[in-house]
Amino acid sequence: MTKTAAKRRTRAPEATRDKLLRAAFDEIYRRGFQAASLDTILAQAGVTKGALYHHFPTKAALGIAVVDEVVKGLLLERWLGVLASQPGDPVSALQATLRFRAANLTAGEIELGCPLNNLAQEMSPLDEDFRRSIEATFEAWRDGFAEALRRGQAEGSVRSDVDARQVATFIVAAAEGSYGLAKNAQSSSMVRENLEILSLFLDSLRPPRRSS
Amino acid sequence: MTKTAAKRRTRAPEATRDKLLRAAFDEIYRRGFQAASLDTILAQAGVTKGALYHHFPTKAALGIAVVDEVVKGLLLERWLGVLASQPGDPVSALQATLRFRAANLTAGEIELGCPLNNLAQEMSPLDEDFRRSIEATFEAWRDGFAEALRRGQAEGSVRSDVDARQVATFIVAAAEGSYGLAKNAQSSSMVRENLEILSLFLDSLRPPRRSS
DNA sequence: TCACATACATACTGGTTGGTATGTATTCCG
DNA sequence: CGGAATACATACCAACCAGTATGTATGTGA
Repeated sequence: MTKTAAKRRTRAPEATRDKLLRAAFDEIYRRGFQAASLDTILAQAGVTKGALYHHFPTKAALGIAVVDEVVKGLLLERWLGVLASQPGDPVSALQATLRFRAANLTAGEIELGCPLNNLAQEMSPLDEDFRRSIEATFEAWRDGFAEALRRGQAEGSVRSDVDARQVATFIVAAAEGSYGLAKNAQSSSMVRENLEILSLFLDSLRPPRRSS
Repeated sequence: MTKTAAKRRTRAPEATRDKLLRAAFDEIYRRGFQAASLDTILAQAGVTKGALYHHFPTKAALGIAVVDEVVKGLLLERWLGVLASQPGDPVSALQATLRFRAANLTAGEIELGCPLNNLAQEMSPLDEDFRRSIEATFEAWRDGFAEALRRGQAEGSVRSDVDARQVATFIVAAAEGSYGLAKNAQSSSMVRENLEILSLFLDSLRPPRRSS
């Protein structure tokens, strides 16, 4: 119109999209989805509104992409990564995961909690697409735990009278609840103590004495 | 100014305040605190903005009053009410509480989760006053559980090698996590199954065989 | 090389928000 | 009984919000 463009560098749509996703994740993690400001995201990403709406049709679509392409990978790596690389019985592997999580708490985790749980609590009653996307991530998480437990049941290291999927769900719920409580209490020791008690619960999943 | 007042009924400041608190609780429960609209609250309460800002200096003050005067009582009644009226050993009393909660799930609890946890996850990193108010409620809840467990330790019905307060915190965390997961999954059976597993964990708090 | 789609950039808009300024009816107290 | 504090009611506002209209520079295939 009146003022002509000043800056135009390279044309890298994939990089622009990534910058948007990362900036959106940061802002949403800090303020929640609804309170997240697109202008703040744009400023941090260093792109303009035109770029945003070229890559994403709505703010909700951006948020869902953050869940699918940022949060999901982050969570599954954190909670299933150690599990996969750990040999031996799954109960010990799960306990190792809990220990690793407790030993590697970041400041952000204590202050801001779990990004997936934050979005779940805020958005699941408000937006069905959001809810489904979050649910898919939770299911992948629970599936990872459940599969490990079933493997243990097959090899006899996990008692067979428990429902692997239900127990997996409980572990995820206890972990999320622990991070949530600790976030409000601003206490990293609260996470550690809770994960330790959860680890004690995992011991009860081992077969009682001798089998058959 | 131009138009003079039309309606003015009785003057009941306490009732007006209560209507505001109730309407605010509903709106905040549904949309979260930040997304809660004062105009919506006003409309549902049937009062005007002048009344609101006469009773509360800011929106945040209204929200904190909702925590202190509505949510806190609701939660403590739900989770400590049965506990207090239940005689016998505290582990059984806690299990009875879990059963009662599982048997009396409301539609709102599944769709919207726990109002305290919602506010905790949304507001604790954003507003220190909010966080402190929520934390006081959580502490009262944990205190109720911890006191019951200590009583059990004193009378020998709860093993003495566990930290009552830490276990109480874990129970609250597991319960909140369960409600949170079930809210996203929109599944009441998920709450029930999780509370049942939590009940199994409570069994492990009983002393092993015979004591001293 | 040139039309055309892609990948942005800029400026603007209508709607909503929490909060305020101001006016007035009611109640209470001296 | 009268003034002052209380308890509202109404109108208004600046800030911010997601989204859009429009323009333009860049890459690409024919």
